[in-house]
Amino acid sequence: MSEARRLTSQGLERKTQLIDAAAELFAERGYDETRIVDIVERAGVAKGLFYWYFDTKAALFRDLVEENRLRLRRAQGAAIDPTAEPLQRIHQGAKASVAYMSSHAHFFSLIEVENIDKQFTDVLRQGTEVHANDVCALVAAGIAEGTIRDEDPLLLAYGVVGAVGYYGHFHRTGRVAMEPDELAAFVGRFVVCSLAADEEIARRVLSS
Amino acid sequence: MSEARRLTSQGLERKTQLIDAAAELFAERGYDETRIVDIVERAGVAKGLFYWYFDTKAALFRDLVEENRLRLRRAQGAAIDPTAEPLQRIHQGAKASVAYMSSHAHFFSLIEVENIDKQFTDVLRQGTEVHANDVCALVAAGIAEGTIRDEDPLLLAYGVVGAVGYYGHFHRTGRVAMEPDELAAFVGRFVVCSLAADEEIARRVLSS
Amino acid sequence: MSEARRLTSQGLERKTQLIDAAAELFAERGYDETRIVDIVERAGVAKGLFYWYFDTKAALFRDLVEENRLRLRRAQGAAIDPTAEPLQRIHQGAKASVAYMSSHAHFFSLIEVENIDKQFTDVLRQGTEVHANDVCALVAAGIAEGTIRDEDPLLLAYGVVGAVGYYGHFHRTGRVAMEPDELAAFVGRFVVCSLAADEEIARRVLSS
Amino acid sequence: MSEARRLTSQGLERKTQLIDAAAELFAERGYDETRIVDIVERAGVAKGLFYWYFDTKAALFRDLVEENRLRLRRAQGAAIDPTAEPLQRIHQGAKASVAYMSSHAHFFSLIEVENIDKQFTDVLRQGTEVHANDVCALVAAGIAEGTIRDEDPLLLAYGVVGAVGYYGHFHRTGRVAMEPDELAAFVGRFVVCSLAADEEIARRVLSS
DNA sequence: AATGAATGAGGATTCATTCAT
DNA sequence: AATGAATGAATCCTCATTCAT
Repeated sequence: MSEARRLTSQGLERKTQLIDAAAELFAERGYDETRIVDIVERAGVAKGLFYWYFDTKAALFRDLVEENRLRLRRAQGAAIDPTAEPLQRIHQGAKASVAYMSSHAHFFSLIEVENIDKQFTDVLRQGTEVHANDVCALVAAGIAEGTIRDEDPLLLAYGVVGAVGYYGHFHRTGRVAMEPDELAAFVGRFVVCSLAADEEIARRVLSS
Repeated sequence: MSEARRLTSQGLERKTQLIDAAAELFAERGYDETRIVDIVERAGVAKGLFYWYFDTKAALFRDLVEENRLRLRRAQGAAIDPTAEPLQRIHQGAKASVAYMSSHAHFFSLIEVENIDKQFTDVLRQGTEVHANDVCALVAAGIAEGTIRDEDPLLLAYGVVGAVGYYGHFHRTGRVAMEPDELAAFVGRFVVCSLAADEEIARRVLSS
Repeated sequence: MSEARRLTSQGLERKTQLIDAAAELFAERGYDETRIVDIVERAGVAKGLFYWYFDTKAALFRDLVEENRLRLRRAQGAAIDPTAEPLQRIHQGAKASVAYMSSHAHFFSLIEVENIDKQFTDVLRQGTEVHANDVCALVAAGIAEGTIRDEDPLLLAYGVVGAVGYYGHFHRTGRVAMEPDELAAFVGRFVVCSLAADEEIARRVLSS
Repeated sequence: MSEARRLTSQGLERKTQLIDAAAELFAERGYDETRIVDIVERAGVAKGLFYWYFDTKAALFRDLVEENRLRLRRAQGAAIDPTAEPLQRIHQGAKASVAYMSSHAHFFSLIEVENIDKQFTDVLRQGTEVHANDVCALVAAGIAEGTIRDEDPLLLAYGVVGAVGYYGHFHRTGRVAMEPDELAAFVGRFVVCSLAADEEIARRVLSS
């Protein structure tokens, strides 16, 4: 499927089937440990069909990553109140991120690892960058109005992105056993405390 | 080399040569992308010799991991003042960790990825666990004496471990361009702020 | 299309489209390197359609070969003056062959390779055989009347067929850069010189 | 075997074994129809070993071609009397070539086809070019001294190369059933007749 | 200790051909 | 007639590991 192929509705369904099967398997055993045969077997189709829909295994993986990135960002956007103050919005975004990641654990357990394979460094980092930049803008605004500690905004932004990421990871790997909502709330608090310029502000944001 | 082998001094040198070559390559291209041939080639010896010194590629990797874990922990221990208060000690440990990781970047770029391969989950997680438990004890003590926010101590400990790890990662991957010391100081502040029960305490710890 | 199919005029057009596309591609990249997909793509139709018009890729190739053989032979026949003496007719035939091959280079670049594939040895050789036999009869006649050197007639005939083929090849592959007509004339001379019983005869035939 | 590998005598033997097996198979069924498995099977070694000695199947083929080219040229050189006149030397070379090709039929049946595969066009043509240039120089000399017909020397040279090649081909494919020596003599005569400036010269060269 | 050689179980990908609609 | 989808056999190549010297 080098060039964009026109797919019939049946074809689209099949493609989705394959993507889903692959996503599951990647999550279960990792990218390298998943063979094309495994994917098509799970999807219940012949090996050759894989190549009707995808150029290579790597291409499918990239598809998968980009698709999910988009969804995460949408989820974040939807959770943020554009009229709220910066720290508040970061808080909302962090909670939404954790929640989303928890409910798509199978995917993020795969993605979280930026270094999974050198050949994917680009796609994988890109997602982190976008997220960090989004947060960075808010951090800068917060610093400007005095609600966020006066440090390098990008540096703080990475702290947020990192916290969301690693708490997600510890949760997925069963080392932090709690409900997604509870975890999301905790991470929200964690993030706010690490950024807030003073107790007052932190308390205000967290109690709103 | 199934059983522990007594090595002559020359033999030990050879072994070290191989370990070093492997460490470099693993860091450069990752575990999977590093072939045994690459390792022996870089070490300048014949392929067969690898198996005189190591059982398998995986065994070498485990060796490498454990060895470095130990060193990191030693560096942390050395940096911590046993008479200081808990939050202070966490602060010292975090700074030392970041500093150590920065100066051993090539190794940690490999290690940071807990999911690099299912077969290594155990060794890789173990290091995190040890670190988290160390921190957890301090957090619990801090909570008990009121200097650390009253949350699940293990959860907070993971926050510290995560921050140290992620900032190390962002630094290694060139997205946070600053001197190791500077970064270490920043992460120290980040960690303290996210844990401190109130501003007062944070300020005190950071100014000491 | 196992059995001969009655084709509507539109169908015939489609079929021709496919044949043409195939001929081009075979010439450009060779038989093996041409995929069915390439053919239908160039013809602008769907893959499945190929098999409505042809049984297999090999069948199309055979069709193509036989069709063009026939045309070459017709061209040769048309160029030969039946009343002329044998060597003269060989001369005319050789010139016509070279000229025809030059103007159908794309096709002959494919055909010339008798060993292109074991499965086609039969069709491919057959053309050579027919040509060789045609020439052989003339050579025999020439020998009988003393205008052609007294050697095994078939052997000499192969010399003619070979020369025509090889010069065509060198011309197609750009190593003999000259106009088709000029080349044809040269090959005509070459052939006559290699067959003629003596200078006298050669001069006579070539000056006629 | 990307870089030149140091081979033990045993290794060299193995490599030769593989080359020989490949040469046989290529000749029997052609390049494409010969699988790596077939080669190693015939050599009686494991599949992986092939790649210890060769980078790819194509690389082995190129090796094979170049090696044999060299040998053919050596055989030609050895047969030519450097003090003889040009046409005489062409005559000697042509006979030697046909003889050599006959006794290495298995190889030349493979090689003769310049277009066997687009990827080999370069190596394959190169051999023809070298041969053609060798002959061309002699033809030019012959023209200069008036013993060879006054035509484009390169064009005539291709005629010689072509004749040697296609008579070899017809012989290999069983369409010209005669002893190699006999064939060589015939082709020698054919070539001389097609080049000689006049009967006199042809007769002189052929009777010497 | 050290080397070059040998093994063989994979795994990705290609492509002619067939099928359902 | 025409299309997109589906099949699966076939083949190259990789690489950890083992072996004989």
